[in-house]
Amino acid sequence: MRTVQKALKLLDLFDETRPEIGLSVLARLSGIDKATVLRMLNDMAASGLVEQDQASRNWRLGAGILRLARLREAGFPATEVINPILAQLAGETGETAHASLRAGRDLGTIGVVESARSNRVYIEPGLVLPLHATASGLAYCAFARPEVLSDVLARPLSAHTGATPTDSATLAARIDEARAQGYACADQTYEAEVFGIAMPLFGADGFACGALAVATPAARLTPELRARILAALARATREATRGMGGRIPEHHRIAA
Amino acid sequence: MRTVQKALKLLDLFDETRPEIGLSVLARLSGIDKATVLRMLNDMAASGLVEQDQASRNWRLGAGILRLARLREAGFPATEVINPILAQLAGETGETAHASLRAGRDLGTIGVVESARSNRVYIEPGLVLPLHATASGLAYCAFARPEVLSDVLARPLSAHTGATPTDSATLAARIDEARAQGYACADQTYEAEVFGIAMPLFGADGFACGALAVATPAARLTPELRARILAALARATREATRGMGGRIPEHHRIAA
DNA sequence: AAATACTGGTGTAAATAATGAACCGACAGG
DNA sequence: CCTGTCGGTTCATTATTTACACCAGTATTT
Repeated sequence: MRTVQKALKLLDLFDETRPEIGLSVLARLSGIDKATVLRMLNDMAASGLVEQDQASRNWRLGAGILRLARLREAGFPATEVINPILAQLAGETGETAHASLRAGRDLGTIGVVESARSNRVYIEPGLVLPLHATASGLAYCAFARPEVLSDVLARPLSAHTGATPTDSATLAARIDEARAQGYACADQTYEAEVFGIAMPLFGADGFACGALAVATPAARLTPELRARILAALARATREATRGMGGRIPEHHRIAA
Repeated sequence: MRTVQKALKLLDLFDETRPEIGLSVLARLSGIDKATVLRMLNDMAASGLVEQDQASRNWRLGAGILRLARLREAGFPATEVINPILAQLAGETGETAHASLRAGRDLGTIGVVESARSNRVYIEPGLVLPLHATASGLAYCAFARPEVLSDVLARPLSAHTGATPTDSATLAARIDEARAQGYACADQTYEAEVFGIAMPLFGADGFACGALAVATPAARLTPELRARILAALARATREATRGMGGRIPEHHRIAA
């Protein structure tokens, strides 16, 4: 694999439960030699992508990322536009709302507003949403550029729960369904007890560039709640797409 | 140079005035061959660090950065802590306040709150502050780990204005002065007409990890305003350092 | 309208840069 | 005092990156 790709893959080893990682562990987790990992880390540290705690010698994501994020937001406001919309969406539905944008081959979470209820869905910050196992992923694939679809159908599909679609035929059917409906549902296909409903966000080219979703405890989803979520989502995605300078294509219609 | 470093350097070519860049331009600006640049871009796109506009074929910073930034903030809240402090600082002083953290060898701006006055200092989002030419840089160097100091003194010092210290002797003197005072001033050393006052932010190890600064139009800086800024800065840096889990060393005292 | 000069992107042989095993000193626990 | 692990370094081997030429498409200019 390309060296740069391998180096950047290291960044994906950090998550909420493991914000700091030592050299040896990083090497073990990535399957790359210690010496190589160290060189990569030093290279990335030169750009502030990672930094090293001087006391523990552990590595963590660096402040340079914050700088780049601000720069990206300056030219292309996304979180800024989406966060208030998420807040309203969570308020209207009473459930956890989240937004994601295409980052590489998958969707990266860029904003979450949690439900106010005590029994609510929690979404880890910076979570990567698998395209085949989440409502957001299905909604995105249904309206993304065609190569995204063929790519995901060609991939091996990991089973996250018993309900995850793992063969390309059923996945294709789910995506077709999402395209016909204008939105996607995922009944415990990623996490048990979690039901997701998602609609695509569109870029300036009229293709999907991300998704907006509402996640509820599966047991709580009544037809009434579902209808309320769909209505709120439809308005929110229109607003978010417009706010980001996107264009909603004519063929995207919400089927009741 | 290391390939990963070179690839990540490409990210620094994007700024507010140039949020999207084409392949050829990117190659020309970086001095790297087109084919190489393209491979690097594709590698970085796989992690969402950059993305390509399908219509214009231009490249821009990717949404993956937003995801990483959220992840970093989850483990090490910085902007979240600092932004309200900056807002108060700007309010109290009536001038533009900004914060920066070490990112690689230099300081990267991670937050700005502008003055409310019509004649105010503007700070470009995601700006990289040269250590030798800005108040933030001096304040940081004065209290950073010793190797930072020796490193900056060994570097060639670019002249941004006529007042920029360009030889290591005067730079060392300025830094010593900042260490003695507990804060640093920069009188039009980076931008003409801009006067900066900065204090260091400290990490958990008791060494500087960034800076908080107030920038004023040079003509407006009266002794009274300067005193007000210093008082507000002192309180703000204490608060910010504490909020980020840092430790203020005993030898940092503000000299009136 | 023809020609020129860009653009983004691809394939190749040559050369450089990445690689990984062995090694080092430091530290922690038994 | 041994043992295991840590972060980090070294260096010969090799596989990757690199740069050049080339291609096709598109503005711009003549």
